[in-house]
Amino acid sequence: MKKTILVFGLLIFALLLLFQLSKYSLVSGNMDVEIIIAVVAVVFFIVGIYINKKSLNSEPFPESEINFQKIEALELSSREYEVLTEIAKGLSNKEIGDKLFLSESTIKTHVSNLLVKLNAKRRTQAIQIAKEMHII
Amino acid sequence: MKKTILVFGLLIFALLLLFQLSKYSLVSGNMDVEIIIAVVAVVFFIVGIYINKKSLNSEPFPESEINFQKIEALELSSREYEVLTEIAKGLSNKEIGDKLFLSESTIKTHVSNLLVKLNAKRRTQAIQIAKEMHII
DNA sequence: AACAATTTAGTACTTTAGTATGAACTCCAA
DNA sequence: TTGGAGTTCATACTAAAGTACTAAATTGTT
Repeated sequence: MKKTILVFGLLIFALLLLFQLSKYSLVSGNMDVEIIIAVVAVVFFIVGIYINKKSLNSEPFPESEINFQKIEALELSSREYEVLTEIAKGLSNKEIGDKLFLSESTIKTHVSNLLVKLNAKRRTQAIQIAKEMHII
Repeated sequence: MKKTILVFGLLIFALLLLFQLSKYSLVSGNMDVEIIIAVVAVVFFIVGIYINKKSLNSEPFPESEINFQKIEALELSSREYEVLTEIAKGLSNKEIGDKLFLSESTIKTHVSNLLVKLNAKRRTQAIQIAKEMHII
């Protein structure tokens, strides 16, 4: 919120600066020119914001991007990884089994194996490690 | 974010209107009108990018920002919240007890209470819910 | 001081998680 | 076609998690 106000201040300052500069470079008389300048300014300002937003929104993923190389390096099988993501959602072994149409025993096997591969003692620790490694 | 941009736009519009209404004369002296327009366009374009970058970089972490209001709304006590953060680190009840110099029984009590308050069935689900609510 | 909320801790119990091991099946590459 | 990796599932077990109480000490507030 404070930053928003700061940005506001900067914007106003910039506009006033432009306004001041205009005083010296322009002389009154032609109304059409003023309107044209105003329109151009607004349009380019909006275009500037729009383009910038596009370019920034296309890369706010470095943190949330999944590191597939890491998954391979850990030698996690596809099923193990699938189970890992369900664990991170807070599901129990029974619930994961129901969701993937597998028995709870199978899920336990996968969990045990992925805990070893992630070097985790518990599923909660596995979640933490997996998030740290950006694999979920 | 959208509101901020909208407000920005309105502010600019208002300022430009003020600009136009001003009594300052606007007849080009020796300078070419097109050059002025071009300069204005470039300046506003750059200002637009700059302002937008500022506003976006100032809060690219709305996810990692802790929502204290939410914690209060959930009526989580300080100890319960403390235990919750340790759970998210992947620690067992025993380990949390050792870390906070409390018995495992006490941790279990806190865990049970915070699970009810977070409406979670398991600690893993509590982690997921807490992250969704931005309280950890 | 009296009160409410918090924190602490216990017992006893049920449920879930995790380990160890064995076994059958599929699929793919040597 | 043989072997390895992956997937599936089971049994039997231990460990951890979670529930349901009870209760005492602590803390902050009126």
